Amino acid sequence: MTEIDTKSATVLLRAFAHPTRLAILQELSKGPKCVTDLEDLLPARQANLSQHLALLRHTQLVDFAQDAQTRCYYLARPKLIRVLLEELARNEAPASKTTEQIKAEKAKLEAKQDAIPKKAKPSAKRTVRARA
Amino acid sequence: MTEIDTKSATVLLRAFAHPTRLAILQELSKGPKCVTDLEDLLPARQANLSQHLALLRHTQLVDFAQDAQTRCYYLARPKLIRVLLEELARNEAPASKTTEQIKAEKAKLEAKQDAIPKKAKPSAKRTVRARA
DNA sequence: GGATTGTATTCGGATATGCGAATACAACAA
DNA sequence: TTGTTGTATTCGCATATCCGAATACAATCC
Repeated sequence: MTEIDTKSATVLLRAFAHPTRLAILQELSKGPKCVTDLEDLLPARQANLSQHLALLRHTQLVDFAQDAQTRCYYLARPKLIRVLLEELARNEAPASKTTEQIKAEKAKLEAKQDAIPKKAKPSAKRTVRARA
Repeated sequence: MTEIDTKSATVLLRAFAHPTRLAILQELSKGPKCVTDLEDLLPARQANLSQHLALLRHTQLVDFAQDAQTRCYYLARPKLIRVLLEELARNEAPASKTTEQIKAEKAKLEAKQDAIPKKAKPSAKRTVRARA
């Protein structure tokens, strides 16, 4: 479980996290399209689509190839995008665990880390906490 | 490639798309933790963590089990979350295609859909487009 | 009882995002 | 040259998100 750079991962995720952009990526996952193709397929205006495409370009999720007057957009990171889309499509059902299960898991984890000492806490400075 | 509901997928993705929340999910992927555990691990204050956890609960990405005074948070959709984190960790390099490649792909796709007629466009009403 | 601990919620202001309207611009057509 | 087509960009405002400060609240301790 390699640690990821949450800051830069967030930039990518924010790009995904919009209905129109997600729909664009979904369409592009079927094949390259130009802006006017997308205009026909999605409920959004040209200027708006160009804005979203600009964002997707800046995050390097898509790129385009110029074909005379038109720009054909395509997925620049097809695997990443397809895996995410598939996982979203799968839509795993939320599962709940009992308190007992969690206690057991926690105990097991703490046992594993016995050697490592906890870093000393600076004894909880809670801001003010005075009442009127 | 099942079509996803972009609207609801976006709700999930927005929950992921924040550095602190992503870090929380990463920590929880290692095992259940309570809020104070997270306070020690992440550069964020308790109130703020609780706010993010509330959001993650509402999107059903996490849930908690009450253990006396403390709440042990855990991943409610571990597979979804781990797949996303792994894919982000992999960090696929952006690839660019030549105009020729794209033309070929497009041609192949259009050939496949020959039978299906295009829906008639209402001949491009562009807003005003007058100049001073 | 009061104090402490673990956690959640509310409020308010700063900042960011989303989108339409307008416009820019380049290639091409007539 | 003027018009048209395909696309991008800028501006401004409406809305959403973020976070700290303050506070709420329940359980436990003394």
